[in-house]
Amino acid sequence: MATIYDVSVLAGVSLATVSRVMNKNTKVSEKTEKKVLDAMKQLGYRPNSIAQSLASSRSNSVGILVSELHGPFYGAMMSGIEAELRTAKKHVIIAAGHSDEQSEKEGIEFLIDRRCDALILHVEAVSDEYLIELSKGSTPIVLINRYIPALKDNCIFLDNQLGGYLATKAIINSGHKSLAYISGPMWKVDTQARLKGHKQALAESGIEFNPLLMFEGDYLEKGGSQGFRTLKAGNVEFTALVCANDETAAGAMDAARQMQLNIPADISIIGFDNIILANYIHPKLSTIDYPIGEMGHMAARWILKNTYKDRSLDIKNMFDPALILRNSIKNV
Amino acid sequence: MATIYDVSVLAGVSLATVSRVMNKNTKVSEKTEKKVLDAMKQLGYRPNSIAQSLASSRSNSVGILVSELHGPFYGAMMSGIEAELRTAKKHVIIAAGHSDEQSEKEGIEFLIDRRCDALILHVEAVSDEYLIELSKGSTPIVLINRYIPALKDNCIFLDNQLGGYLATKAIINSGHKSLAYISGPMWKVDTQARLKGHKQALAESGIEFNPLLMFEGDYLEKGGSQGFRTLKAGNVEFTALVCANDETAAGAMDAARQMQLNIPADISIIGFDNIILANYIHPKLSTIDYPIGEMGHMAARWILKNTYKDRSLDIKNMFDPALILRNSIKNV
DNA sequence: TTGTATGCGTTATCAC
DNA sequence: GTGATAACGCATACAA
Repeated sequence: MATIYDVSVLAGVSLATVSRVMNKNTKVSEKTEKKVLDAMKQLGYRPNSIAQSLASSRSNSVGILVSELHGPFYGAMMSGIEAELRTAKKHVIIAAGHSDEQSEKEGIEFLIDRRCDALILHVEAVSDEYLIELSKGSTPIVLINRYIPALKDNCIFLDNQLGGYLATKAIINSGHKSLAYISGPMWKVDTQARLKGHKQALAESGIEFNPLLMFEGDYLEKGGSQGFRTLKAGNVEFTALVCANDETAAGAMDAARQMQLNIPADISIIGFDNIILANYIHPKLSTIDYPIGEMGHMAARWILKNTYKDRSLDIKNMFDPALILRNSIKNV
Repeated sequence: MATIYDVSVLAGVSLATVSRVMNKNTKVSEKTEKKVLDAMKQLGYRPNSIAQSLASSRSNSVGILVSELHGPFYGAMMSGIEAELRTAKKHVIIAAGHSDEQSEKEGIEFLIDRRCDALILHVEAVSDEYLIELSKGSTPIVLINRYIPALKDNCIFLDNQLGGYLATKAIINSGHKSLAYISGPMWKVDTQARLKGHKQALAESGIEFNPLLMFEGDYLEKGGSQGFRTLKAGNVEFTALVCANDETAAGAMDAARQMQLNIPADISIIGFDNIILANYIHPKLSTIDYPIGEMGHMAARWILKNTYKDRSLDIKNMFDPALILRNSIKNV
């Protein structure tokens, strides 16, 4: 492979000059620039990004840590990040954290060792304190789907409470008065926020929150079906069910169907996240849109601005959820 | 950040010795090894992987090019690759090709410029010739979901024809005699192979292939629904529908439902790929399992063996599809 | 505007 | 076993 040296010889200039035409930061006369460019073309020269990194102490790579590489949610997020970064000639190194504290920490260390210029983290298991400590290091971090007051400028997050509010409000607006709720794991912050929004909407409409109509799920299909059966087995009637995410709703719908219940005739359901699945299942699931793709773009933009000094970019930290009405809610 | 030099000073040894204890390739006395290790710990030393790469001309990174970062299919594949590589301390650089020739080529160049030690490609738009030419370069490549005779050792692929055969055979075994077929885009190789398997199963059972019962879709939901309506509008009756992938099947199911048709009572359907979706929709979709996650593992193992010289690994190039029976086929 | 010289943090090839 | 020292391919401060 041709090096900058080969190019300089062929063009009859110095190493430094070649470097200059590549980086366009110092003035080079048109004539010599052309000579260099020609030599490059002739040799099929391609810069060695590794050497560039070592010399400039910039790896031009940003590390991404997600819980899982599969799953509809992370895919959309990574897609947004990659698209944004790729046009800026930066690249993406990806690791999975598996929602496990040890694994998340290892992933972060792994990325830092790789000398990423910045990190985009979608972590759930590590503590706020750990992240605050981490942010004091030399590698900038931006947090997706997490809000830590002390790090608020580094957070790109959704107003989960508003989302929970909107979902429940949509059900109430359709005339329902007795609503059940299946949450995610209560240790997760977004679970709590969504539930809070649910209660807020309830309170606003003068409906009392009934603990017997609430079930703690796992954000997975299983929690949804299990929750639905448990709630049904209780002696409290309900005509609608608010689920903390779409997978939970899918599980609940499955369980309802097994009990010969029709959706939405017998029971109305709403989800949260608006993953592709929501549009595929039958009936199509009403839900709350979580603009995770856009948020991925924004996280990348944050880095372009703060780490790569592209001052022209504007950053938005908090995103708003939006109600998506489809066919899983019945007006009563 | 502490460097190897700092460590050597603190440990009272030379640079070279420190490098030796890191790489474990030359004998170092236990005593000095301990001194070095202690110094490392004390300084919190972390090797600079960029410098290592430059000096060793090994980036310890493998590039992955997929069509899209989102989508159930690629997620499972990347997940398999990352898991395998991570344990070997290699990392993954990801780019998206968007099934577009120009974009795929750019992505490949991008990854090569990044000095990846090897590439895992899931490409659809570039030609066989391009890939054959590429394989002559200094960066090894392995192809997923593609079979090119001249490059057969570098291919990790599914026996798509067998899959098509199994799907159709399952339908026939349930007693159906008039089957319709919605394919993917005919320019794709796997589309052709799956269709070939379909025809093979038909022939084997003495059922004539009827071009009027075939529709060329797009591997997406839209092609499925559109295809179903078109087929229904024709004057040829059919009791079962074989779809070239699950998304197509989902689209067809949706269209069927809109025509008040019950599945599987009125029409039996089978898909292909076994993406998560297949298990979520109602009725649960019978399909052909595509072990893409395992294939990702295998692609990574190919690289571990051939590029990183881990001779202990065994490579399997062709994977077999498997029939997954759920609730979308009726026995007649 | 262009050239020279040094450094980036390792690995690897020599010697000792 | 261990220590100098030359690459690796480029960026950049300093001169010219």
